[in-house]
Amino acid sequence: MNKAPVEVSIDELDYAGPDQDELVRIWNELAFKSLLEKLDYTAEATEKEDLNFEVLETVDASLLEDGMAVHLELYDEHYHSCDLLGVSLASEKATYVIPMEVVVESDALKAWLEDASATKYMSDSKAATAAFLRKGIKIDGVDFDLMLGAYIVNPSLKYTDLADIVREYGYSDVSTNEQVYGKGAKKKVPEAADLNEHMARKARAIFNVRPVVVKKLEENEQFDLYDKLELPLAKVLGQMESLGVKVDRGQLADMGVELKRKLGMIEQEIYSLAGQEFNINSPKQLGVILFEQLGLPAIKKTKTGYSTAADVLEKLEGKHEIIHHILMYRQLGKLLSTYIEGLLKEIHEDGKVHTRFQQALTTTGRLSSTNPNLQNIPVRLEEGRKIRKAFVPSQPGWVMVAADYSQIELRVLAHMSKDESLIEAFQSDLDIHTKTASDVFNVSLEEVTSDMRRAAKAVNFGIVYGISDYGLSQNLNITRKEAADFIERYLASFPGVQGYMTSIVEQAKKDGFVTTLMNRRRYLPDINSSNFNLRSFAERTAMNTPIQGSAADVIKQAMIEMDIALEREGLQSKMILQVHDELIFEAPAEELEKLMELVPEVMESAVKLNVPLKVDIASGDTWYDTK
DNA sequence: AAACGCACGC
DNA sequence: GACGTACGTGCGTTTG
Repeated sequence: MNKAPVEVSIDELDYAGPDQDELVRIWNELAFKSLLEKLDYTAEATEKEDLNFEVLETVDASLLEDGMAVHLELYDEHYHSCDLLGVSLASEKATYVIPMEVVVESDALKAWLEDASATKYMSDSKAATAAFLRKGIKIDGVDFDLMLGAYIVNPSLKYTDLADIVREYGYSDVSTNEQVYGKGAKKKVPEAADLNEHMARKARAIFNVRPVVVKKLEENEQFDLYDKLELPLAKVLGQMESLGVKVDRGQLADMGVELKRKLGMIEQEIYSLAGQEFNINSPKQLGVILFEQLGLPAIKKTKTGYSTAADVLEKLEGKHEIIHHILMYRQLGKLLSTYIEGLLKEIHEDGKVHTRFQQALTTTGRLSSTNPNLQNIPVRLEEGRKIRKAFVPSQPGWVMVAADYSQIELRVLAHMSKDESLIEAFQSDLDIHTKTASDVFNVSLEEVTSDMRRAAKAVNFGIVYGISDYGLSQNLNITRKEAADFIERYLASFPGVQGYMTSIVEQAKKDGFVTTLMNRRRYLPDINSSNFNLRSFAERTAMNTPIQGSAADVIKQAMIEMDIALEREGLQSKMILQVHDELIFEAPAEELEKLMELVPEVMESAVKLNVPLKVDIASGDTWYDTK
């Protein structure tokens, strides 16, 4: 639900009634009531405007026009594996439903879908593209994507359902998937008449709402971001997902056996040290053992009991031998459950994993990755890093290539803040954390100690991710006061950054939103809140989102250009993954030399900043070896 | 089924 | 001083 857009600042009115937060609360209550009424209203289903549509048993090419809404109905969100239920079409004058068995038999429809010059309006075109591909249909000519458009207009709204998207634009003549299919164990495909109407209403909704979204994008000067970045990216991502990543099942299985053996031994050791058996995976039981039976000091609490999180346990490491074993058990258990067993479950019949990149989800503009998540494969600790040995090229004689942007967020910050010292540092290609330490601690580069560099790195981390002094104090295990002092010294050393931070917050307070390099927006409804926590959070978000979001803009641009460059150079090499600041490829060995030159060139020139972009690249037989 | 605690990435 | 911790996904446990 939207936060109340209280436009008038009550502070300025010397008003004795409820304060701004109270008004927000009242407004939200009213909005919630009206939402409940709306839900009741739609639950009656009969209240929707009648929609006439035709169910086609054959597809006559003459029905297929340019600028039609096209919708592929999928049974669930796992479009690399779920059932395809049918296609619906909508134009100014007509609405059609084409049952799936007709779709797969129709050459006319296939030809039209594959015709790049036949423009189509869709929603979540990436899902449709990938799913159609499973039926041998290479859809082209996607000219509009409702979901992406709506996401660019407001990335903070979480909608997984078309009905929720169009409702945001005042259109309520389409049911949610949950209303049509049910949920959980009761989920099922309804009878044909209901399914057909649902599909028909979706195509109609896309067609009718499109102009409203386009107008909003144009008003906000975001049409290019949508049309030249997100829409072409959807096609590139769809190709990457469909191609997938080859996984060495045997390698994972072997690691699993070894992990289980180690876990069994650690488990016995823990029971022995505890003097009893218990479920180590239960924080509740573990808490009782550690803080009641063994009498260790409980440093931190959660809302339900003792905290047994790693940062707490690490502080207890000297106090009892059991702690070390629990930390080890946690680390290896994570590897086994998530990265061995979890990953094995995701391998398709082709021996590959086909992640889905969520392109309309994060508030900053980053992608996310699910089923499996390939953006959080371990790398930091060696034991975990070995998981990457299981990610291999899909063909013999091919290799893996990984290219990552060096300090892209801080380079973006240098550009946006125009901070002279930061710009100079990147132009000289200095180690940025050492340079930061040198400025903050007022010593020469040579005099920077490893502790000084570590502290500076944490501060840079804080700047990039918008953490609070409290967050920094937790990171560095220092007091909040000391952390605040660090930040103050940082900002004094980089006055350009100081000025940027001040002005971006001012701007957010004035406009109610912040923007990135490519005009991606994030609204900050709490920026003027009288609640300290809400307001502080919004202020940090104001500082952080342009940095993280602009970095996302840059790599997205690079991906589009990389796709074009591979095609232009006639290479067989494929881009297969994106992990926020890095791109991963598989390549025939013969193309390696060419690729190692091409990739950094394309990535470094994707966007022109007032500091250079720098890319590190490496190749190897597995993902693990690209280091 | 949903909420929680925890842990992995950038 | 506030009281919590950038952005995500997924696992196992507990709770309802």
